[in-house]
Amino acid sequence: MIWNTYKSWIRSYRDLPLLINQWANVVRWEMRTRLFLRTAEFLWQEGHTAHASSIEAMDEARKMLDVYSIFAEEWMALPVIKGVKTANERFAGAVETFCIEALMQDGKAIQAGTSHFLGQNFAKAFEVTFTTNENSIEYVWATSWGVSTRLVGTLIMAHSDDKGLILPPKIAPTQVVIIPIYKNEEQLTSINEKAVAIKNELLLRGITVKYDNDEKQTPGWKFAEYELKGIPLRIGIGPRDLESQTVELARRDDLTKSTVPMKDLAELILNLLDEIQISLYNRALAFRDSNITAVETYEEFKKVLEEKGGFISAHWDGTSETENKIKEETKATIRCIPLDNPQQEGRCIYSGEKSNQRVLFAQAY
RNA sequence: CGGGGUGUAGCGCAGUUGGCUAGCGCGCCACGUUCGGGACGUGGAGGCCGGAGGUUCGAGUCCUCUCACCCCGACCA
Repeated sequence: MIWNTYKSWIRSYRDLPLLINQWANVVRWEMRTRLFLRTAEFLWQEGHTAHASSIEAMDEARKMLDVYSIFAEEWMALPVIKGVKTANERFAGAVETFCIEALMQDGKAIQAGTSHFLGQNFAKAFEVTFTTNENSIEYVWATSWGVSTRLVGTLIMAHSDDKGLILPPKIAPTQVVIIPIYKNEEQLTSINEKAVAIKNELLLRGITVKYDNDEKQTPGWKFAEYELKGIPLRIGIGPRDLESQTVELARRDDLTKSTVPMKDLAELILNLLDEIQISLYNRALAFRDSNITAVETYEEFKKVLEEKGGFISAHWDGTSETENKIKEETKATIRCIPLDNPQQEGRCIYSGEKSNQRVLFAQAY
């Protein structure tokens, strides 16, 4: 579809570069599905570009990788490793496949997004050519890139705990929930007044707030319920708070509680939401970094894989044969060759052949 | 498609070598007491035991067939 469109749209270098983005519901045959991570039907975004030069296309592929990684890190609070796929893991038809790889709390890796530099492969397959400014005819250079609802599963698996979901404040649909604690109608009435005032104050500051004064559930029930739903911050207001002009603040990320004055509450919460966002990222980063293990031998490799999991940084001889053997024997694949990978002499853990850099292995979703 | 497992109340499950009114937890309804971490008490409602056939005086339980779902493996983002 996309390439047929390109074929009819692209005539000259003046038509380039060209970008088409679409959101599409995709249905695939899957032998076995996994909620969010591999569903038979899913929503994804796919972007396709065509360029007049190789370098411009490559820049685009790299730019989109950055767009995805920035979204993952700054919005989802999910640290990712930007890298290049090996020939085995490369998208069919791509010259180079870039990816962002994340680590889940169970020690398995997941590809959170990809971006491909397609060279002229697709242009040749679909006969998409253009006239250059020097009046010659050339094939276009292309990229494609996408993310999907898989990111939702990734988000869940990266942050959540046994009490339920944990959402980073920046993407939480509701950032703050206010819960009244009362014994009778009079108390509720006066708490309502205060709570609504606080709610409005927060709304004015751009914070999304829900005030839950539903009388059908107890406070304790609500506490648990909103923790399950991952709302970053909870405000509790009871008779004691009315007395002292305070509220109780409870953080979802670390489950700590504190009593703070009502005065300047919005300012405090604004800061706290930022802090939670950063804290979630740092927690995930610390976990990820402590689960990148460098190994020197295949025995070590297998031991770490079995006992610890996570990413394993190891020398590899660069051949598909070795990669396939390791995959067959351990289920681990090369997730990527990090973009900022330091060059380093070594010996392939499997074949013993010379290697000039380490790559990241892991079992993956 | 191979291997394993499960179908009993809205949900999660128990149910002995076949035995008489099929139980338990959660949830639900009513009332009262509660309400700062998923409240407690008392009372109550709710069941073609996945489906069909068979054995038997008697089947949730045994046999045959059938349907559905789940898990593991070859797949894959």
